[in-house]
Amino acid sequence: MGHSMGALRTPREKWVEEGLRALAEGGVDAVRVEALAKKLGVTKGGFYGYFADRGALLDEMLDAWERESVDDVLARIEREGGDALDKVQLAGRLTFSGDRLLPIDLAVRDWARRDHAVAERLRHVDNRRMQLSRDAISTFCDDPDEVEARSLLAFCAAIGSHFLAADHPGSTRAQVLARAAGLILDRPSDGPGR
Amino acid sequence: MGHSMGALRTPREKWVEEGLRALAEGGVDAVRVEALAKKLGVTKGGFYGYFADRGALLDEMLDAWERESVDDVLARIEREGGDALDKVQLAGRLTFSGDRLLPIDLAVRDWARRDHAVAERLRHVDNRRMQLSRDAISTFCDDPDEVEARSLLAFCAAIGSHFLAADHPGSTRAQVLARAAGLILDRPSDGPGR
DNA sequence: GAAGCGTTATACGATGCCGTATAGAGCGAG
DNA sequence: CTCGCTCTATACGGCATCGTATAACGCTTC
Repeated sequence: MGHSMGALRTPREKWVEEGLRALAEGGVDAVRVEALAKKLGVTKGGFYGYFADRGALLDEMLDAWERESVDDVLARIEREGGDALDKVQLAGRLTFSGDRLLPIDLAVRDWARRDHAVAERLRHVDNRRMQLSRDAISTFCDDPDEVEARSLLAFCAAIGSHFLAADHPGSTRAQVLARAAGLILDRPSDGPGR
Repeated sequence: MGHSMGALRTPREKWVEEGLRALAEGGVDAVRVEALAKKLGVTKGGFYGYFADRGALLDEMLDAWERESVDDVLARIEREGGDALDKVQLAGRLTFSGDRLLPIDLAVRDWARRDHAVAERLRHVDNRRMQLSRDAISTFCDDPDEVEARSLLAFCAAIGSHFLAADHPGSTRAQVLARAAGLILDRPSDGPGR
């Protein structure tokens, strides 16, 4: 009956985890089997027992990324509750703060520009996230086109600010972003009357 | 007296140009000396007559990129004249439309996340561009903090939209962006009082 | 047409990486 | 203790790339 219980010294997850670290630091091209092995303190010997080839690792890395940065985040948001605005703010904090998920996300975005399959996965992920933004902004804005525009702006600010290098004389990036968030989330002058 | 007039069959600029093409298509890691030579229809023989090593080519590629995407653009804007809003719009069109400069720009941004020297150059470039945005928005907005916030939003939208994969049911990305531009550039309800 | 110069092709050693093969070491099960 | 499974180290052939060396080739000049 008991058919398992191997040693599992460097399990599958370790390779995926180290792969994601390499992806975050140096992009897809930095995900090299032998380099990961060296970081893990082993040789690549066992790698090909888990994965058919490097491509299989990349696939699993994307699986793990999607699970962790969308499924897990959405599940937690559902658990915590709150209104739509609380939810999107928590999602943003969980996804785009912290040193783990953000660099992976940015690396995946660059990766997606050159790999169609990755682009499709990113599209799926971004669509799910974008819906949170729409839900939140819909709570105070009735025009669907304006909801879409503000959602896009919010998303572009969240992502784009990490690709921008400009300085802000007299203030920090965080301060400017906070002010920008105010502009996007402020009640627009629409609706009947007013 | 004439000391020059060599054959110049594959001049320096060709290498830089092909390097930028490779950068745009595949990122820095795709800029390989032998691959460029193959694309140029020669072998790498002559490359090391122009450049000390691959790093020297990368430096010159950045020089060419900055010259073409900032110096040239700003010079042309000065020539064409117009008010601040015309200028920033023209700059945006010249830099972020067309198939040449945009992919290079995006690739440089990803490159900058991993190379400090590149990040410094990008910072310089973005600061110069950002000033155009500030000038334009200052024409209708008095609060300096709000000017900064709107400028950042505009810039984030211009860059970030190319890193986003989300769909917009019922409209195109261009339509949503146009609406977003309207929000950013619309006269804000500021000024004394209120 | 011969010389000179820049460009080119070819070959080389070194390195890094892929994927495979094979044998050894460690740990649980019996 | 021995067996068996899993992970491990090592070695291999192959490929791509780097940077170097060297000789041939073509234009330009004289």
